[in-house]
Amino acid sequence: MPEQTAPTKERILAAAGEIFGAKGFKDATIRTIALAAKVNVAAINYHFRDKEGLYGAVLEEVFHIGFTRFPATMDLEESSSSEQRLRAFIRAMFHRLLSREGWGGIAGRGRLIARELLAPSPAFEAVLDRYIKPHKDLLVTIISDIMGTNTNPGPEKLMPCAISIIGQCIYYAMASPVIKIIYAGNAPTEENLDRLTEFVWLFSLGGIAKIKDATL
Amino acid sequence: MPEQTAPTKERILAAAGEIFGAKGFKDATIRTIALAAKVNVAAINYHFRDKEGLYGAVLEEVFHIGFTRFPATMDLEESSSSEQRLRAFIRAMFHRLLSREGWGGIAGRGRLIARELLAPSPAFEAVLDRYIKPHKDLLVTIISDIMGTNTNPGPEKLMPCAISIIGQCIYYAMASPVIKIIYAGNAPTEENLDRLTEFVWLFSLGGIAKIKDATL
DNA sequence: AGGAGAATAAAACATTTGTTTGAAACTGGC
DNA sequence: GCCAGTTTCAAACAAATGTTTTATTCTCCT
Repeated sequence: MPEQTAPTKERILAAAGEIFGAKGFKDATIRTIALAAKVNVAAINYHFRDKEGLYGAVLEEVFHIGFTRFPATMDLEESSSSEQRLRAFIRAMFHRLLSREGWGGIAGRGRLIARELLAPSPAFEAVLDRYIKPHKDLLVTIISDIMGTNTNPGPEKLMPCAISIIGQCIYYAMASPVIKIIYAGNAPTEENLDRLTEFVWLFSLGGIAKIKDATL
Repeated sequence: MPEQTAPTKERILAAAGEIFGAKGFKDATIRTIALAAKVNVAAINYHFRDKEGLYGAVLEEVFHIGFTRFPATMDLEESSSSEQRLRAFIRAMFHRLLSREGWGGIAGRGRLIARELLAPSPAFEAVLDRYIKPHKDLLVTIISDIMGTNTNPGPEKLMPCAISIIGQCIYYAMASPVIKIIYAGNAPTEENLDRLTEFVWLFSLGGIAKIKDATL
């Protein structure tokens, strides 16, 4: 099957990603997706069995593309410090969430992830094991390195730090409709990507330092 | 209308809050809500005009109860420091999001807020002006005080700090289904409320201090 | 060229779901 | 006790939507 005008299966996948991301699983109708993909409704069931099958395929594709195109070690030298590795981690996260080439920007596929966090679908479990858990382990390692190997902090410090860092990134992307209203000046968009990275990075470094010395 | 066995209008409101929170606007059906409230389906249209009207009423009630029962100055002395005011702010936020008496806990109404941030409904605008914007202004004031009046930081430092702090709280509540899986030890629940508060508070104090001295 | 299998299209089907209708039951005042 | 207004209920309606069916077209191999 040599692709010429973009094979229908991929057209469906692309349109579905956009529409599922924008409207959620239930609000997205297969007729809307079929229309956007310029495809007959029956083609969706033919290629993906049913609506859930299509959703699962979209989810897998979204994570695969996001994590392969923007790995957490993006643009990183071999000899980088742990602080720099944290910045790269955050930057990759924002790229996946906000850039057009990543998960398709706020209005696009990026919001699929936020929706899944809020109410995981059956298809999410596989994605969790394959992509999210290893990603989280990497972040924990970075934080541990920043705190210092001699400190040897336990998970009761590392995990909340990881959650706080990821939380900031996800929240920026997820709440962007509201942030745009409240703080028009610096909305979380592709253009402000580097500024957001820099801020969350510094804020998190400060947080990590404070937690390192705290007794909890 | 002296209430004896809880008037139907309130029964509907209570059931709707629970079900809208758990399943979202589209997934929640009038029939499910009517069943849970032990009410005829037509009663919903009679009392609230239509499904959207019911949703708007729920949203207004949720925010009203949350912000009146857990004000951001909860348990605060008159002479409290700005750091302590930040802790109270965060604690109130977690109470609203996680406690049973607040927005109804994770499984309950609390998730309505996360859903609204992700995809604001028409009814959200009123709530934004009435509750969220003033709340944000308060947080910005607190952060400004923490940085020090002589510093006199501009919104380009204050607003991102506010977003990062709120983001952590919202993310903990919103992503709790996934956090529970990844980090079973310390899931964001009502029992861990104080521990979460303490952590986010310290982390944020560290972040604010770092941002204060940064040039951006 | 021909035919088997894959892909696409149009229409119909079965459910679900928000809403309306018209009648019955209830409430408070005279 | 009766009546106007309010509230509740069962049933029906109309629109939307995921899926299936059946027929047609396309593709590639021999």
